[in-house]
Amino acid sequence: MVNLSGKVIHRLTLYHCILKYTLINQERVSSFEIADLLKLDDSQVRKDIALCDVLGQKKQGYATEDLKRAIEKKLGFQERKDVFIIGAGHLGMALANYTDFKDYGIDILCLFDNDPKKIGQEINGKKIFSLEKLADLISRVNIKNVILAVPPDQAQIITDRLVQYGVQFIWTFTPSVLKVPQHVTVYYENIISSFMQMYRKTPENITA
Amino acid sequence: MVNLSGKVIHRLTLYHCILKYTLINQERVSSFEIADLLKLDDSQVRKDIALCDVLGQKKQGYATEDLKRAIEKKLGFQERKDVFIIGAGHLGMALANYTDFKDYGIDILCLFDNDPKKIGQEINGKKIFSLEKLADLISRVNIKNVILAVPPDQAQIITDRLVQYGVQFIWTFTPSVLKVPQHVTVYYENIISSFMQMYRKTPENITA
DNA sequence: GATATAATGTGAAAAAAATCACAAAAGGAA
DNA sequence: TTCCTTTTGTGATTTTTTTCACATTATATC
Repeated sequence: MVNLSGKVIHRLTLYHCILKYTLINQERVSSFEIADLLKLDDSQVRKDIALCDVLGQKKQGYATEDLKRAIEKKLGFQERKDVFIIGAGHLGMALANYTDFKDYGIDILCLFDNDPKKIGQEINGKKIFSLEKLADLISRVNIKNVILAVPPDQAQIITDRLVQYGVQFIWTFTPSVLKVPQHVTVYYENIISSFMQMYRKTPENITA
Repeated sequence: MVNLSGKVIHRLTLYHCILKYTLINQERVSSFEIADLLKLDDSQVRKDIALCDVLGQKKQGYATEDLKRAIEKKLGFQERKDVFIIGAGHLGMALANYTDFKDYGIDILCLFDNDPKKIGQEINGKKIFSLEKLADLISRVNIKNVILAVPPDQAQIITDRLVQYGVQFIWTFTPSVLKVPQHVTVYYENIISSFMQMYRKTPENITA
């Protein structure tokens, strides 16, 4: 299996969204149709689709159901992916409440926080545990991926513990940059960076 | 001013986070130090920094304060950016509560929702208005950028209205793909895509 | 003062991503 | 049947991004 770049994964996910939400009940779809919706080059759409080992038909495009399933297979939506959320603040809560995760095989097992008022509560059927329980639960469930949604001043301390407990992938929504050993990977979901990528494209900012 | 690619914006934002949270009270910083924290190539860090018109000193690196300010200037953190949030569900609320936005010049003015229970409430000092008020407020405040955080089945209908009222940039957290005319740009903040970009890099998925 | 070292800044090269261009096939129309 | 149109699949080309390599310089050490 060839590794897909982040950009390809992003585009394939959007193609899947088109098939799931926009073109429901449509039998076939052409690369031009998808390219048009996403303002992409049509040959790029075809090359991305080719990576999923789907063949289209000349003059007919692709069968939507086949294409949808092929993307799901390629991106691994059926495989079950267990994740913990560290931090039950606004963002941790919003993520725990995101019901679509299950459609993609993502299973948020529980949350962790050190606020006594929150510990013991349930969000969308997911229990909030004390951070004390972290070591035990990570090793028992053999968790490798966590979502980090804690304030920046706590992020490094918690990260050090996560690394110690064997976590290998940290998807962080916290703005601070984390020091981790070589074998651990951090993905920065930086909301400011995303905003700026959008904002800097507005006309008044394209002063060439 | 040369246009920055999304990747450069993302890296510069992370450099800024390092200066803001990790290396506070440190006078100087080298490209190696930043590269090490983010697992990047050091020459890439220097090239990114060069885009901000900052000069370092041989054997001394860059002055942290100067570099921080230069990134802020390049990315436009001081400029005021007014934004509306459409949808006051979990995610819209989490975004409205994100206090750091103001450090980057991002001003969430208010939220919109059609749930009567929510209308009139305040989140973090921002009022929730009825969607009825959308047309009026967009034109009065001359809003060009909105954050869309509504359920997928409402996204297109609301988008059509936004386009009609003159919005040009839509940053959507909704998974559905939006049909918009050529002059309107949609940025897809797709949480599943981000998750998959992380997850597909885990060892068991790099079966080459 | 000479030498070693740790940095920058940047051309050149390599790698990756996007776009172009077009042959080939399939279906519809004349 | 023949011709026209639509659409795929993919090599070739171009553009963008990343990495490499190294001359240069400031500081510290001997």
